Amino acid sequence: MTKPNARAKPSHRVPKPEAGYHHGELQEALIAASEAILAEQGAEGFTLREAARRAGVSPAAPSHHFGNAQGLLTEVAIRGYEALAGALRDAASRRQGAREKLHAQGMAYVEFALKHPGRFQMMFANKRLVADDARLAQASRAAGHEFEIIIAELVGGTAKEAKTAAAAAWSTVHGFAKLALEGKFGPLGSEAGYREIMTTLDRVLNYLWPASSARR
Amino acid sequence: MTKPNARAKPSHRVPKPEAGYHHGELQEALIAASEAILAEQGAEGFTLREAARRAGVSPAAPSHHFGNAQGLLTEVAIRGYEALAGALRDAASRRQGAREKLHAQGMAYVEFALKHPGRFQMMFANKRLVADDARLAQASRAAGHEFEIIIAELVGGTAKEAKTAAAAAWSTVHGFAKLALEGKFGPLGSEAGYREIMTTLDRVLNYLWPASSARR
DNA sequence: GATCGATCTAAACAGTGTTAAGATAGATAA
DNA sequence: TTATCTATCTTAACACTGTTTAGATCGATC
Repeated sequence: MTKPNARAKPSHRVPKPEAGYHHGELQEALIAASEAILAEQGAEGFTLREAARRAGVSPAAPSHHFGNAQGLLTEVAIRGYEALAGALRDAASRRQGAREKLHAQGMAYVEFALKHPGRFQMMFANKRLVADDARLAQASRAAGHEFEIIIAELVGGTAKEAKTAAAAAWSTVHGFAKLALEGKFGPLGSEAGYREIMTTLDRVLNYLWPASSARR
Repeated sequence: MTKPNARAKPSHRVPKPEAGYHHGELQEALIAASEAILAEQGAEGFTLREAARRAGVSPAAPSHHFGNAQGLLTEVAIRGYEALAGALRDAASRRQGAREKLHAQGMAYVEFALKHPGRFQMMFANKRLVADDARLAQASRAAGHEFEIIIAELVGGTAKEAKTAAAAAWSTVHGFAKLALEGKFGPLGSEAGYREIMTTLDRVLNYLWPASSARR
């Protein structure tokens, strides 16, 4: 306010009510803004400046809290992995029997990816994150662990076999999700398209992990 | 050369021998430059200006041939799909029996991804490509078709079952490749890491597509 | 040999992430 | 209270990016 010539634009310096100026809520505001951008524009649409804009601060402000854009996105990715782990745990808890639990987890994994494509893509965009961040690695492992718990129950064999089966399960649902997001299994926009893709996934999971009595 | 004050930097305006000035080889030079960048820096490291720089032209030159960066990358992706399809065909042709062929294709798919990570990631980065390009869609379908040929031979069932099995196979190897590239199956840098990952893949494929006599 | 169309350059524009230096405000201590 | 300190945020700049417009240049065609 020391400058005499006030700019015409009233956009800048608008301490949003919820953001609070100088009150330590900026981290949360930036994370929320980033998640909103990812939800609206996808992973490629994220920019640090836009996140700062939405939080009502200057482009340089985020650096004091997250170092750089990778730091902020790493925090977003960590929360994404936590949400994914929760969804997987939730899906398994609603079913009885290891095979049913695994099937439900697979569906939940792809459902998460399709409903939060921006966050999901960012979670696996290592080059945009602080790849060696300990908390990120931990969150990722925790999500993978949700698979391993059920797999161990299902396979019951050696540790090596369980590791192989877990890699197989994760690969399948991750690959399906990625290919679906790139439109390789049909259009995504409509609700009908979404349901058709989930039906295809259901068949894929039944094909690869048939009921114990079934054969192929 | 009309300007009197020549810049100190001799970098600009160097019509590379192979690029040829005004001789119609610029498309190829730009594609080659782009592939080199992808090989060196990965998909996130690509910039249109750097590709133009390597081809010895101004930043605006590519637009006359490819419209924009997406156009150039689309051309690169098409060639990538063609190379991938060739690798899959090649792998299958060296084996006898549908299961062996499918296994070899899976290995070849991941091998392609790990040896050309930049190209591979770009091939599946729809938002950086002209997503509705007919030739791109065709090239992608042709690569997927290599899987379907073997799957049809292996499954032998209805068309729907073959479609399901093909989606399953593609998802598995694609997911494995993506997760491996993000370091989820261990470090990638060394030759030892590469071999360990391929061994894991071998086990995964044997687990999901066991020899017809085996059970699990 | 002049015209013409394809090809490329120069220059500018609106963006981007990041950094350095300085202003500001809340907390702490006298 | 007043003064100092520290965290927080802004301003301004820098080197980039992709894209566009207008103009220069070259090879081929009439």
